[in-house]
Amino acid sequence: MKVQLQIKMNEKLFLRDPEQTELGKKIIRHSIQLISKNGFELFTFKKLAEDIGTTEAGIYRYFENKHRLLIYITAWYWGWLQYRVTFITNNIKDPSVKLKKVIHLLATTVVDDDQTIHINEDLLHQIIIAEGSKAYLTKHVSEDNKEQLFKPYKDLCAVIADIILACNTKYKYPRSLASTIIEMAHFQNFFMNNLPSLTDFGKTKDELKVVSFLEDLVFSSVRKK
Amino acid sequence: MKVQLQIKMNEKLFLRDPEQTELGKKIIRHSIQLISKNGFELFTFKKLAEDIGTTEAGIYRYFENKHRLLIYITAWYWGWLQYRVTFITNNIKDPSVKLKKVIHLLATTVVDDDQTIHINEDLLHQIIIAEGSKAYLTKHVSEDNKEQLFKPYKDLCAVIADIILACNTKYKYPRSLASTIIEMAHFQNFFMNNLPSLTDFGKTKDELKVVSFLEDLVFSSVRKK
DNA sequence: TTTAAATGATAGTAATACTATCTAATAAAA
DNA sequence: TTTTATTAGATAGTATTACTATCATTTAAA
Repeated sequence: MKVQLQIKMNEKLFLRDPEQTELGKKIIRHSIQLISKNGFELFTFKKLAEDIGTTEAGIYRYFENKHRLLIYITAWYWGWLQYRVTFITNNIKDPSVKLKKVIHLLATTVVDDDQTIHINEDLLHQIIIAEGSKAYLTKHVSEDNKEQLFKPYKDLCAVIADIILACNTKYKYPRSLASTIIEMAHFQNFFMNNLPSLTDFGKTKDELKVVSFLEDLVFSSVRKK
Repeated sequence: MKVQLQIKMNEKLFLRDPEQTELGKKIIRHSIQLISKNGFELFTFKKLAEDIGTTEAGIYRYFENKHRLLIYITAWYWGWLQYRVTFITNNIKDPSVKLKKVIHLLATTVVDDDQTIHINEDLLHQIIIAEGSKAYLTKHVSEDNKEQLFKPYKDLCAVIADIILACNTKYKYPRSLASTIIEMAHFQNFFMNNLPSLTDFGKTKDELKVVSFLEDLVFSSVRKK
């Protein structure tokens, strides 16, 4: 028996829920493929419609515009990651072991999750690395934020901040450190592969070195007496 | 007597050097104003031309497209910052004092520099915070990088990495820590002002708290025995 | 004073980012 | 089983964007 995982999404992210119909699921699946292939700038609803075999107007019934669709898939990713964090830290007592597992989860390649058939988490991970911050780096970030569009990201950040606090109740910047871990897990990966001289892992391109860097960074500050 | 500062730019960034003509300087000045006002997505050469009182075709004589223009102004910013880093750390012996000054410089509001009359560094700083990473978060980052378009960023990172190494020759991740400082100086500022729950400074919105966070983060790992 | 460089003015095109409308298919309700 | 609502397909159309091309005019250098 296979369990299907469904992530409850904020209804303001879409016009019609893509999880509820075949076309909706195709939109998500093909968006992920197209964005990871050509990048977000070259991605259009026209190309997506052609790729799926439907029409542009059909896509617009589900999403207001391509930026909302990007927010949707990033939000989905953060929601899924929070589920994975909860899962892999379950039954672990030691908060620093938890934190290590979280860093590893964030900074290494995602294994495709069989519980979500229409979403390729590995491609999605690549999208988050290269396009994720474009979801909030806009002039309308505050209005989007009021609509709770970034809640999954903020929730994940809060979960990680709690683990940090459990490691050291006196640590003063748990949230900022959490967002730093999340962002740097992705940026250092991007730099390593594309602008290697901004990192110390350009030669080997080994994800585990990003993990080591982050562990060193995080535990030096959290464990400092 | 006032000294004029000029930053030598990579010639591949433009079609015609904007520093050499009046129109060119207007393009830079008005781009900075328009991008900081409406954001990069809503910025077009048409609007820029109207703002300046010239034609769209006129802008295209200087820059291939708006993305190249963004790379140009970000590159200018990194070049200028490197000059400022060199300036403020001059004659200082203690590398950790140097590093503290660098963190402060990166994470606090820029004071407009009289030596560059046609560039408003404060607006430019705001642009770097919200749009800076879009310069390299593209599918053509590697080709752009081959043309050395990101050299000023990489040079600045190298300068900071050297200061870090001077603090502790055994520290293993000087470049990654340098790029983390640069990115987080900007991202934590953006989060503080727009997505405050991702930080610990949402209430006060005080830039100096970003400085404290970064100092704590950096010196815990660099000074660790 | 000739000549070259830079700018202005205008036109045009393909693609993007939508909106609107009408019809066909399909699935749930009566 | 027919009615009715929902979803999708097909087509058309518009304003804006992202350019390219051309030609005349102004400005500056030789």
